[in-house]
Amino acid sequence: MARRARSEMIEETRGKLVAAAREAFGRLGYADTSMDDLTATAGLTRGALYHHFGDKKGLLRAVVSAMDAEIDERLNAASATPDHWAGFVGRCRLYLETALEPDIQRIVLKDAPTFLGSDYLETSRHACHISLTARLAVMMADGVVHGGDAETLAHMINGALVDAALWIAEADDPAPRLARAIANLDLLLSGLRASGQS
Amino acid sequence: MARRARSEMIEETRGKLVAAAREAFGRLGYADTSMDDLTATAGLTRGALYHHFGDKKGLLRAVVSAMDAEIDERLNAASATPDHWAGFVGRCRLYLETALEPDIQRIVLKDAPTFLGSDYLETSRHACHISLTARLAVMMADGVVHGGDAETLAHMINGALVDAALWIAEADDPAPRLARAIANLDLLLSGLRASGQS
DNA sequence: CAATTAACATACGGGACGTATGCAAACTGG
DNA sequence: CCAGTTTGCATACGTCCCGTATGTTAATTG
Repeated sequence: MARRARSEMIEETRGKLVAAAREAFGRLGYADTSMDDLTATAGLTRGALYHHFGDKKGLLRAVVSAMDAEIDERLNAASATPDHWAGFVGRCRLYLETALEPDIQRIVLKDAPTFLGSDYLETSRHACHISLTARLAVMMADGVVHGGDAETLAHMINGALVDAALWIAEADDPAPRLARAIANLDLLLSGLRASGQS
Repeated sequence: MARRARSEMIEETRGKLVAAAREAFGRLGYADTSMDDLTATAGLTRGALYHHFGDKKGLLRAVVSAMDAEIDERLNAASATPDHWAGFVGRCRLYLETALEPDIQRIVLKDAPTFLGSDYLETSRHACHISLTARLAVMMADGVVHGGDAETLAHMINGALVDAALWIAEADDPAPRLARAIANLDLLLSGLRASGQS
C-alpha cells in the first residue's frame, strides 16, 4: 500500500494552501479573504495554515514569492535574444502584457506592497526587478544605453509599466489602451538609447 | 453666548474625523486602524463616522480626495512658469519629493489603490493625474514634445515617479537615492523632447 | 410653538484572526 | 520490534472590529 513519505505529504499540504490562497487572494483580494473559507476550500483547517505559515501574511508572502519567480521565469525565457536592446524592449512589452492578468494585478501589484511592508520586498526583492536591473547594467556596459543608473532606471521603468498595466486593465475594452501604451513605451524608452534610431 | 450654526458644527465634526483618520491611516495604515480608537481620538463615537461617511472606506475616500487635491495644488503652484518644458520637469521633480512623505506613501500610493477599487480612482480621478495629462497635451500641441499620447504618457511618468519615491523612502538615508532618481529622471524624460538639448 | 428632521451616542450581532490545547501518525534509537 | 519523542494538523477559545439598528437630544421649519 502506497505509504507516502512524510515530507511529500507536507509539500502537498503547503501546495494546496498556496494554490487556494492564490485563487482566493486573486479573486477577493487579501483583505476580504477569510482564512476559514480558504482552508476549507483546500480541504484543511486553519490549524494547518498557522502551523506552516505562521499567520495570514506568511501565506501571502509565499504566494507572492511564487508568482514573482514565475513571472521572472517567463520574462527571461522570452527575452533571451542576442540583440540586447531588442530583448530589453521585448521584455518590457511582455511585462506590460503579463501585468494585465487580474491575479497579478491584485496580489503582486496591489496587495503585496500594502500588506507586506517594504521591508519584505526589500529583502526578498522582486526577481523581476533584479533581472531588469542586470539587463540594464549590461546594456550600459556595452554602450547601448548611455550613462545612467541601472537600479534607479529599473525602478522607474517598472513603475511606468505597472501603472500603465493597471490603467489598461481598468477599461472595458483594454485593447486600444494596450496599443497606445506599447507605442508610448517605445517613445519613452528611446530616450535611453545611446545612438539614435528607435 | 456664541450659539454656533449647525452647518458649522457639522463641518467641524467632519474635519475632526478626517484629520484623525489622516493621522491614523498614515501611521498605522488603513487596515490596522480601528474605528473605535480613531473616533475616540477625535472625541466622538462610531455613530458620527457612519452617519457622515457611510463606512470605513467612505472615510478613506474623503481623506484621499483631500490629500490628492492638496498635492495637486502644491504642484500647480510650483510649476507655473512660462517655459513649458522647465515647468513640466520641475513638476515631476517636485512630485518625486512630495511623494516621499510617509502619509502620502501609505495612504495615497498604497492603501488607496488597494482598498478603493479602480472604480473610485476612475471616477474621482487623481487631480494630479489630470493636471499632468493636460500639461503634456499642451506641450504636444506646441510641439515641445513630439507625438505621443498625453494620457498614456501621464500614467507612465506618474508610475515611474511613484515607484521611484517608494524605493527612495525605503532607504535609511534617502538622500543619495533621491539624487540618483532626479538625474535619471532627466535622462528618461529627455526621450520625450522634440528637438534636442536636454 | 408644535412637528419634524438631522446629528450623534449606545447597544447588538456576526465574523475573522491568532493562540492554546489536544491527538494521532511518523520518526528516532536501542 | 518497541517505547519515547517530535511534528503535522484539528479543535476550542478569547478578543477585536465592523456595520446596523435603535434611541436621544438639539436645531430647523411652517
